[in-house]
Amino acid sequence: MALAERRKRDTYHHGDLRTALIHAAEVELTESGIPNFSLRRVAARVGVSHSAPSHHFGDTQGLLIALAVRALQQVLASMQVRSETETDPHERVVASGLGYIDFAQAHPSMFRLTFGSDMICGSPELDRASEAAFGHFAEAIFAVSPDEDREAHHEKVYLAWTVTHGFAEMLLAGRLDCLRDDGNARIERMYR
Amino acid sequence: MALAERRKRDTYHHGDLRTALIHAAEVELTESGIPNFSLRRVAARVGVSHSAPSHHFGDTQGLLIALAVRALQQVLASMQVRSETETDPHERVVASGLGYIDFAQAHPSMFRLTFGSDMICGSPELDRASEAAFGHFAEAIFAVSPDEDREAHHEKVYLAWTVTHGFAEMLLAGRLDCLRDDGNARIERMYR
DNA sequence: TGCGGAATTTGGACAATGGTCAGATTAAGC
DNA sequence: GCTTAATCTGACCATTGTCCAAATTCCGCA
Repeated sequence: MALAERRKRDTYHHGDLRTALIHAAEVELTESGIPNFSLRRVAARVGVSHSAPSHHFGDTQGLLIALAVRALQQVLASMQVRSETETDPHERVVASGLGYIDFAQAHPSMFRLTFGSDMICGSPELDRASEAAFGHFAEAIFAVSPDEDREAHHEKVYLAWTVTHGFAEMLLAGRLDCLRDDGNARIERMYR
Repeated sequence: MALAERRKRDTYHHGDLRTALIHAAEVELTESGIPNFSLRRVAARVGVSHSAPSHHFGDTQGLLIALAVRALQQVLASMQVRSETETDPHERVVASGLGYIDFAQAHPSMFRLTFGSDMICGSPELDRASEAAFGHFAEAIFAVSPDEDREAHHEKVYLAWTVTHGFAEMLLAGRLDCLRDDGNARIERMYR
């Protein structure tokens, strides 16, 4: 499959270079990590000249922002997949958090790119994707206690996200290795 | 003072290049951020050839690891300064957490370098600095409930650090701006 | 169908970066 | 004072990101 990606095209135009670049960039990111990320290698992966991406993304940061948007969509999807298997509102919140953590562990580089990189900021598209993920969390928590006032609800959402995110970060940093086996139980306890 | 750093030396040997480079790297990091960090600029800042650092740190990663060690020491110091002003054990834990967050907000680039960068791993010196910071947390929490068993204690420490770290990350990501003014009160509440 | 402008893609050029290496310069041990 | 080791320099190379003119193809419109 790497061969298929690298092969020379027979057409001058790629057809759907933008999405192809995003997919290749994800592979490149997970293989090389953020510090060694190379725009030229991404282009080469798709079998395209090194300056082709600029037309679609402007510069490297533009591509990385697009990647982060994709990551946020995947985080949201991961939360949804997990929470949909539960019926109890409280369990759905827990499941969403586990979905969040799932993604962080399955795609550490993407996760860090999205939440821990200086290169990613100030894009309306990114804000929208972030809002969507936040919204899922907010809805799940709202379902637990629908009669709460807006202020208390917001606080709860932020707290839940904070805890979940902190847990994910700690897992990635390898500082919770001793809890690895029963991690899920701990997370459930963290939600009270 | 920037001038003093940039000036040409009159001696061939610098004298204490290693620490000078670390200090310059900290400035460079906070000014340029992680993605634009340049080893050559660090060397230029100290008024030294671009290949001089290699002898002390091997490569760029070596310098960044040394920087992260310094950051961990500063985190520890920040926690100690805050906690020493309190006498009640529980308040000392809260104060330590606030010290942790203080550092994250005062030195975001250093904080992210230390806790969220792929470039930083696998250094015994780094592990030691990390243990020291963790140890401070552990002691503070131990003082709250000294008679707890080891297992429960460990879990509490991890949970506290996780929450604190997650909170710091969220603040840096700008996702808790709405809580900025009364953030301290929230943090205290997070600790129960 | 054929044409002209717009969108894509190419290839080359340029500056900046990190890493390596031989050699110059100085410090340190004896 | 001499020898050896440590420190620093300057040049070199490969790689990278960005810019630009030219080439190629697509698309709307006659």
